[in-house]
Amino acid sequence: MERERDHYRCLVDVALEVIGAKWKPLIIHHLCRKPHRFRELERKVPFITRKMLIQHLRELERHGVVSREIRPARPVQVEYAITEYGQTLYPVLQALSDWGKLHLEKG
Amino acid sequence: MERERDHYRCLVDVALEVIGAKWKPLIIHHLCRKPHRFRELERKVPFITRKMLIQHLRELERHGVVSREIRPARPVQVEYAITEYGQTLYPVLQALSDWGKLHLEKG
DNA sequence: CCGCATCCTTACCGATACTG
DNA sequence: CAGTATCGGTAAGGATGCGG
Repeated sequence: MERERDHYRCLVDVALEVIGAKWKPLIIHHLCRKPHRFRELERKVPFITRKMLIQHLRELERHGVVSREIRPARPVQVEYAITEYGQTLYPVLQALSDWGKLHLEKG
Repeated sequence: MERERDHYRCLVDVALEVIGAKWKPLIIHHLCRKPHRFRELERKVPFITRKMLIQHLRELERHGVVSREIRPARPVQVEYAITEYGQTLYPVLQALSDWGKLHLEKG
């Protein structure tokens, strides 16, 4: 039980390493609703640069949260989707979102 | 309902602005257990610098999550405590911690 | 359509020294 | 004990241009 306590920071930080970047919550949110092609995502995440979108997608992929599928076509098509594992993040994002709302309403 | 969606990113980010700094989860965790004097906290958060501890405490105070009470004594004593409002953060941190654990165990 | 490479700015954080 | 002030490093993120 005290072991648990010692790791408290690590565990929260482990989660934040996965979702705690500027655009990751939004990306995950959209992918949770349905798979997206790159361009499609780019349009749904306003103001994100191409560089950051790619970078965040790569990291999410590396963490097992997002999958990337290349479809043979001309020009090339790439589809990103949330993985089954990635869906376990949804309640976490929901908790954060709910609290954010509470915080805003409180002023 | 679509309004809700539009604000999704903002709301998660609002929460992350409050807890998403290097040492804040640990600080909040300790304060949730009991009020601490400055020195006491400093000892319980290993490796944190005085500057960062103060800075984070000030921000948490500004967000209404932590209270600061100066007690007349020589030398001066200052006690930090979680506010009632701040306690609403606990489930959020718990969700993050749980997922962090899941993520580590998955490897 | 999808992605990589560079360069640059900025925010975050650490180190250190000093104060009532 | 509980701060403040300053300086500097590092890493995240943005701008822009090129390429398959």
